[in-house]
Amino acid sequence: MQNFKKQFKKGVIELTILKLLYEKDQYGYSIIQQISKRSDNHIEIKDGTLYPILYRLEDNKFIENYWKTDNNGRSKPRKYYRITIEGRLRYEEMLKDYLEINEGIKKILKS
Amino acid sequence: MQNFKKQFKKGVIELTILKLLYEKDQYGYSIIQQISKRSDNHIEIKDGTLYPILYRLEDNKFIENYWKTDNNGRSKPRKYYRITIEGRLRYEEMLKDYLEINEGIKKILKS
DNA sequence: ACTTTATACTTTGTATTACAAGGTATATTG
DNA sequence: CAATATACCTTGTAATACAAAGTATAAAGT
Repeated sequence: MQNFKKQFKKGVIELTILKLLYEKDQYGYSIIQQISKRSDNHIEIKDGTLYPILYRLEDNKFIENYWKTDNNGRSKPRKYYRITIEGRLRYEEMLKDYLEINEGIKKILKS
Repeated sequence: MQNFKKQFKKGVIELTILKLLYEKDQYGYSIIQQISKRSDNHIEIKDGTLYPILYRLEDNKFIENYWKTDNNGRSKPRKYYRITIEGRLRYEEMLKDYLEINEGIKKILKS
């Protein structure tokens, strides 16, 4: 029981991560900030949560990484992620499922 | 990874169960059918999933049960569940969280 | 009358996964 | 120069939908 939000977030996090990478390549920490910002702080992901998900997505060939040094003074490279073709298909699939289930929930919730 | 739908359903199932019991007292099997029917079969719950959730909700004092024999010929009584005051409050709370997070996801998903 | 399917409830074991909590190291801000 | 934010990583834990098994009655089909 405990935390409903925590449970509810399961599953949808992957969807949002793939969506952000669908838009453009990004490094992990940036994804956390983007999700937080774009959801008006309604969805917050901890870094200890995000990185394992990224590794999982990578194992499944949905994303792949490369190190890149930005040309803005920062010397340390950041680990960027890029979505693959399989990842795009996976995203479309998940989006379809999400919309379907959400439609179902909506119908139940409205008296 | 495996099944996205399965993961996504976590959390929202409790919400839908409380919603149905908010409307009227019901026995377990009826809840399964209601959820399936009202969501146009987009959300299907297995009985092995529902009953443990009902027991959990009961442990948390959100619902309570009573055996009742319907007066329609069926001799065997069915185990009905009734939502408590605490359950109603819990439902309102969960609904608020659900709507908030859903709003956040929507914002992320629309380019 | 008999067989099959649906109803109704229960329990045990398993896989999944967000998070807490710890770590390391660099960059930025006051 | 101290404090905070950024950026990445790892281990252990709690929570939970489901599969798969069971029991028993009711309804539907032939």
